[in-house]
Amino acid sequence: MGADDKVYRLLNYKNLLNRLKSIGFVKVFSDNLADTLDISPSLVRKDFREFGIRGAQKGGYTIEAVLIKINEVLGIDKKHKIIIVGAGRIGQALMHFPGFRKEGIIVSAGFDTDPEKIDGQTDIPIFHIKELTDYIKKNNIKLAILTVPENAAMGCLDMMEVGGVKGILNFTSMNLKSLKVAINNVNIGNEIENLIFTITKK
Amino acid sequence: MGADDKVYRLLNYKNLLNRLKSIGFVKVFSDNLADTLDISPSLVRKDFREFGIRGAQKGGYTIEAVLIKINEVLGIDKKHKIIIVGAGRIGQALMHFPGFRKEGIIVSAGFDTDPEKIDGQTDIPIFHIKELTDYIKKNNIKLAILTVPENAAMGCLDMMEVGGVKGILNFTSMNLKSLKVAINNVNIGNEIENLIFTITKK
DNA sequence: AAAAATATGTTATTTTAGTAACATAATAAT
DNA sequence: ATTATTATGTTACTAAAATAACATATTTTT
Ligand SMILES: NC(=O)c1ccc[n+]([C@@H]2O[C@H](COP(=O)([O-])OP(=O)(O)OC[C@H]3O[C@@H](n4cnc5c(N)ncnc54)[C@H](O)[C@@H]3O)[C@@H](O)[C@H]2O)c1
Ligand SMILES: NC(=O)c1ccc[n+]([C@@H]2O[C@H](COP(=O)([O-])OP(=O)(O)OC[C@H]3O[C@@H](n4cnc5c(N)ncnc54)[C@H](O)[C@@H]3O)[C@@H](O)[C@H]2O)c1
Repeated sequence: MGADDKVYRLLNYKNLLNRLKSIGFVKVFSDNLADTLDISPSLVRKDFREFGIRGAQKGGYTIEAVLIKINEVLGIDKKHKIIIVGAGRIGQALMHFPGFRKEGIIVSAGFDTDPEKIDGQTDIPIFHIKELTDYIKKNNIKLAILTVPENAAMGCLDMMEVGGVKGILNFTSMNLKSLKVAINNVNIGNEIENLIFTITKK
Repeated sequence: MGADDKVYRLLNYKNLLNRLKSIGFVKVFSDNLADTLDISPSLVRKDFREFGIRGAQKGGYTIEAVLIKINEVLGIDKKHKIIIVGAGRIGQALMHFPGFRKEGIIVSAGFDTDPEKIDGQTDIPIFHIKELTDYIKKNNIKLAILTVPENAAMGCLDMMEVGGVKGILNFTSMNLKSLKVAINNVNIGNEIENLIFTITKK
């Protein structure tokens, strides 16, 4: 998890700083961030230094400046199009999740095999899966969410690789691997089982 | 993430072994597991030893025996009831997710404020949120999935604490903390942003 | 203006996680 | 039967991540 851990930590900083900002805070100290995130203040400072975020020797860090820098480092200062492959229950839940838009993530289309689900007229159009590769190429799509049944996962991965997708958030329990595409697995069953372990063994 | 990492690794072993078993495999070597999970064989052996899983000096590990032991260690050899607080888009997607049942996770009820959603007659009943604490106590519920809007998250957490819930899988972007309850956050926005970082910076 | 206080920036230390190495035991080959 | 092979079990080592410590710069106080 090495380098990834640091990214998640930056995202935690970002989310917390956004919250503090919305309350009206302007500056923040490494101690504040460390306390709420359960890490040491020196780690906060080390992280910030690594990304060229500098504070004042006494006055702490300016929230706005840190946020700008973190967004720049994470690459989320720009808009990013994403497609959803499999417009079933979670697929559609994600499709209309308002939380994405305010982070600059734009769901541009969905794909499915079921003719009942296909509809090019809706705000977010749902196309037939056979148009997937073409759509990716034509619209220069780099990101996808995969929410098809497990047995369809590999086939969809192939099509996305051909189209030129670079990152996939995989919700199927199929543990996909690829040399061409970065795959991030979200396994909700695992999360619950991890919780079961915690409450029974700790 | 210390001890947690090991649990996720055990879950990876479990999922992979189940898959191998379904293909007809009976035995497996630490090298096989290591290769597909991108870890070293010695780590596999170390993990297994730590949990009292023993193999044969030459013949590797018996899949069935390892699975039984892992399930025992994880506490998922028993059935676990879980409730879903917030029967909206993701709440309902999760409610009817067939993947849970085969892992022994039983969704026993949902809760919501919207009168339109409340219905005690469906296979999985949806009750009004005011019945939450009572329901948890009467049915000895220890696990919950939280899928309410962000601004309702804290209030629901309080009720669940009072009821006696011990573990919560939190889908809201509110970063909840509690001394009484183990909380596992699933932040889908973060997962996508992590992916954006990966494809732009690596 | 000088002294005290305080939070950063940075280095040193500790802790933890993961890998490599190898001796041991079991199996297979001759 | 004896030898060679092979994969485990375990210890030693390496790498990396996080913390602790402290010197430095800035601000506040007197
Ligand atoms: N629902 C959940 O809460 C949940 C939770 C965790 C994981 N998952 C996983 O997410 C995936 C989807 O789950 P769901 O509950 O939304 O299922 P679903 O059946 O509601 O949706 C799957 C959709 O994929 C479509 N589809 C089937 N084959 C396809 C193909 N080859 N190409 C494109 N589309 C295709 C179907 O028509 C359907 O609309 C599954 O792999 C499931 O294991 C679901
Ligand atoms: N939809 C997604 O794909 C998605 C993805 C990531 C995170 N989330 C998060 O999950 C949560 C739910 O998202 P959603 O898309 O399902 O929203 P939604 O609006 O569809 O569902 C929320 C449900 O909670 C109910 N509710 C409101 N106040 C309540 C209360 N006090 N007690 C009980 N129920 C209450 C509403 O009636 C509604 O049915 C949000 O916090 C959202 O940020 C959603």
